[in-house]
Amino acid sequence: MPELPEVEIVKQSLNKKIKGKIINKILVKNRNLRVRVPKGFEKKLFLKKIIKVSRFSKYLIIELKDDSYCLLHLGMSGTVHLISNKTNNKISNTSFYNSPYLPVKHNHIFFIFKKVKFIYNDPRRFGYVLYFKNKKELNKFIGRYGPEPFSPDFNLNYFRKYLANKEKNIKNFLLDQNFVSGIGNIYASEILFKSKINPHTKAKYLNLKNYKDLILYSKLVLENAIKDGGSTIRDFRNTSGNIGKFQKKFKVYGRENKKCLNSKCKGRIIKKIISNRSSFFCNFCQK
DNA sequence: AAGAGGCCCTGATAGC
DNA sequence: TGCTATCAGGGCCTCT
Repeated sequence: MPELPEVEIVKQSLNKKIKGKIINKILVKNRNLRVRVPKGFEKKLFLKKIIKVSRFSKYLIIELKDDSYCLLHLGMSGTVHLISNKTNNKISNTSFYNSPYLPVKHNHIFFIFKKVKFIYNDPRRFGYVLYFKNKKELNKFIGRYGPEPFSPDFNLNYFRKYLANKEKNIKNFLLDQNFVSGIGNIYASEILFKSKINPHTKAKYLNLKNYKDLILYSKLVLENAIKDGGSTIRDFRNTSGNIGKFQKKFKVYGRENKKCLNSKCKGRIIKKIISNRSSFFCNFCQK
């Protein structure tokens, strides 16, 4: 589900609700996530105060008062729900999907506070939680990944160094978290459309203008998605409504056979599987 | 080293 | 109605 903008939206809403709260109890209903939740996980978080919730790439970072950190990755299908302890698990005040109900199945982890609980739900279990005992450990983990598009390190020099001579296509690089962090399958297509670059283009054939456009539009597309509350493309257990609006502004993603939205272009959007992921692009505009 | 492909998992939907 | 196949917003691992 979530790429950087969606995780950012979750972070913002979550931060308002659980900042400063003390974790009274952790319930792990299913340890069998992408990464197995270790036995000692609950103990490590017990009675810890949450300083704030931050984010790196697609990771939520729950910062705890003793300088330890709990990371949450939502995988493809993860959602978070914040519900009052009084509401009998029926009403969800905060979730990315603005779902009025807590899902019935796949509620794997409960972070329980005095008045509310924060629940991690993930049907496919591609998501996971990690615990780091201090900032050094956290930074070591984060350091394995490439810069976010917003980072000053995501610049022309970096592109030259990383992409020159590379055979792999650019779509693949945008999805490669070691190259750039936070972009997923939707925004990769959108960024390439804005940059007028065909997703098949081998990285080594990109020119200076391509680099500049990719740097610019990676930032812009993600920023605009955040402004619109992220994107919601599939509904969640038939519940209605969502807080994401950016899907209404997709230029290519999910627009197979529809007209290219560039004003003078007569092309239609093509859907093609590239490296096992669907890609959407205009053959006329994106050369 | 770099790149291609398989695989982890459940659920929704399309087609028969 | 109920089967099967296909496809999903991610990313790691293995093999060549």
